Amino acid sequence: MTKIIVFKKRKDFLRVAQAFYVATHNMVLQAALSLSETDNLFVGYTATKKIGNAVCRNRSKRRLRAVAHEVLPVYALPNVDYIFIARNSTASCPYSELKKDTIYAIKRINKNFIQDTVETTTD
RNA sequence: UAUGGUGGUCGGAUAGCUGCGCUAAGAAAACUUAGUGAGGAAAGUCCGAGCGUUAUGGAAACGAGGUACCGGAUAACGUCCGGCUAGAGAAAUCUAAGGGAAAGUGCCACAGAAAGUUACCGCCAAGCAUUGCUUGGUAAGGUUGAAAAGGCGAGGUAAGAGCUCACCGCAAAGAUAGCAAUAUCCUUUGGCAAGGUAAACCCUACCUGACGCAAGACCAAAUUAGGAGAGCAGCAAAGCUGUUAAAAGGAGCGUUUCCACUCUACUCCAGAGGUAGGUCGCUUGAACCAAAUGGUGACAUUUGGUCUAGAUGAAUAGCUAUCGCUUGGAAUCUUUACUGCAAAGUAAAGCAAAUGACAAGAACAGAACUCGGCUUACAGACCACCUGCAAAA
RNA sequence: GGAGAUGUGGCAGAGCUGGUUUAAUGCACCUGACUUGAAAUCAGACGAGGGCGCAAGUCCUCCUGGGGUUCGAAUCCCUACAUCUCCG
Repeated sequence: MTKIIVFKKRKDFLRVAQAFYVATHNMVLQAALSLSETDNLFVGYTATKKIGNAVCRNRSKRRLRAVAHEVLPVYALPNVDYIFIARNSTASCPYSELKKDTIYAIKRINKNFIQDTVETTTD
């Protein structure tokens, strides 16, 4: 049984930011290969000061957390860490659109890891 | 009665699905069950306290900063309450950093004679001289400016002037009322003090040591090391060598001085140090609710009851449905006018009463050690009390 | 969370011991000269908004916003907003 664990250290966020990212209208997704060997999913959420005041930032993070909880068990690859970044419209857009964008972003970013693993095995 | 004013309350509700933090119980663990979980400003960080560190206490001076009508409330305050004065308003009511300018210094551009001991023009007198010049007197008149030596009338004078007088204004003293600021159809005196600026320096009175929970206390990986460490003398320094064992000294809140006191000073350790990380600090408190009593009131006292968030990449939610609220609104409906015998039709309005498909909207904003305030932001809804102008009845 | 600093034309940046006045200076922008043309150079002009005016011109407001002190505020005081820096 997989469990969602949230990143809390700045080091982890910097590591994932070095790898791939996909941007949509309502959110941005970053992902990188995981360092841990367990089955658990590692996830992080980021909302910068640019997008608004404290209420707006907290609300954005809560919505991203809700979307991730709904979407990740279905679409996420094992041994990949994901980081969700909030944009200006994350707190105000309709929930269905946010969910659609998230699914699109995950599918898109997963292609990188599939190709990556294929190349490494061929080498 | 519109409007207006003051004070206060609220800041959508219910259900379902999926989730989060903390506490308690159970469990080897995963986890399960139960309880509980954000505001009036949690905000800005503008003041005041608690609490902590600075080893400790006291005194004085200097420096720095703050407050400023009077009295009270309070742990304290720059807050609050009650009053005074001045201003705004028709009133309810609101606004005000509101001490001192005869302690001293500075500044007051341009203009103006003059911005603080000043005579340019004018007026008057005297002298010279011949229609001007010099000297003196004068603040009634003129010009400037934000600001120019109480106002007005009469007397008076060479011309004038509180020089004198009446009235008004002002200041001081007394009386009365009040704890006081202050007030007065009160009495007396002064002839009137020759501006403004203290959010310029300053004076007077009172207050404040500094830094802040990233304060601070404790545990303690990694790493480093067999040593750590003070003074004096010699050599240019590193370093080495020598010497000293108790005295002078050194340290102790912005500065200085004084008094007391403490620590250190050559001994100490088998570990030291205190980084990553963690624990505590952390929520029972000047707490909240209710009643009674005292007080005009802020508030105080007593009695009874309650336990009510503790996160740290930071929980307290995400979504859906229904209802409620606000705005717009097809249409119904109502009213009025016209046509018509009538049924009804057409047009306009929604001021009085009622329904409403559908659409849109729902503020400011998120505890971060804790309290008391202030300030600022805020869709909308409600309650209580007060005022009574214009207009209408 | 706490502590501090700064806001002036399009940009940078003086003025902050109050004294008329868009307000020094540099860059940019505009016009002219030089050049076949451009750059550089030289000379000149040059903030924005509003009112009046045919035009030339002239008047008012603006130094982050709002109040206050003062005869007078970019400057002094209060308050809000924005930007930036430091503290583990």
